Amino acid sequence: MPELPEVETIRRDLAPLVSGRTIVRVDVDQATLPLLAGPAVDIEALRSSLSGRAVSTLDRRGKYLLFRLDDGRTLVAHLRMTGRLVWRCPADPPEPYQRAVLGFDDGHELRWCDLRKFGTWKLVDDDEELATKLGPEPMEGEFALAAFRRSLQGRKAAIKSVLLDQKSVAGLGNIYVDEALFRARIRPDTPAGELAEGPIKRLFAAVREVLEQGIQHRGASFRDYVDGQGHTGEQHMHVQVFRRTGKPCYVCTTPIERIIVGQRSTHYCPRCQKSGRRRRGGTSAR
DNA sequence: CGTTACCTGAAA
DNA sequence: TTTCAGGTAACG
Repeated sequence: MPELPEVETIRRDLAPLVSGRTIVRVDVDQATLPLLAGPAVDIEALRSSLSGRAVSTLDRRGKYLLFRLDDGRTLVAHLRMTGRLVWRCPADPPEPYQRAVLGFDDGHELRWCDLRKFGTWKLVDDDEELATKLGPEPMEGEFALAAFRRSLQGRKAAIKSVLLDQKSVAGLGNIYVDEALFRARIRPDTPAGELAEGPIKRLFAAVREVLEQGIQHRGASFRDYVDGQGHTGEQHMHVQVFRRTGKPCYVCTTPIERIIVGQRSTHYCPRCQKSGRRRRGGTSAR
């Protein structure tokens, strides 16, 4: 569920709360543990790794949250489709689908909730593995037009699929890819390698713009997403195309269409969004 | 590269 | 009853 703006909102909420605090309790639902931490990890191993550890900082890489521990290791957490992380007092009523709890030395607890149990925790010694499977951070200086252009070059796959690939850009998901392609006026099913320079430049800018807007609105709460305090975001009220099938385009009033691209539900305006291909071939004029 | 699986529920 | 869901990993 959460994409970069949602994960970043959670990170900003939780960072000041967990930084410098020590983990004093680790509870994980028995049935959830093997799915969460992998079949090889038992609760005692997890407890001995986390209990007594202080969290130095809370970072983010793509859609991953990184709890930096005082022993140099990192707890890498991914919320996948339905994960939530909320900061509570022990006396607060239990969250729906609460699967794990980290208790801190100030008496608060961080509650991990996950309806579908797709979320993951992994303890690592360094960020090497993440570095190999993730592309550039789109909100940082390392995200450069030249590298972005190169990542599209020669690829036959639909531009939407290439943007969803975390090796192209880290942190984009189904919502923000559809929104970025609308903003760049590009049809989602255009082969990535056929995009002309103009559309590539527009898309490069649009990726940052839609993510920035998502962060400003504290994430999109279409279904399960809530921030670190359990509150919904606002971005779902500001989307241009995502899940607006049949509703009028805000630019041209043409009904938004829904198609399947790379097995994913895809929303676009058939009038505003063109193929954006290089030179001839029924494109920019259409 | 596309397809399938992981899990649970809400909506059509 | 069937389909769909904001993600990824493991397949062929």
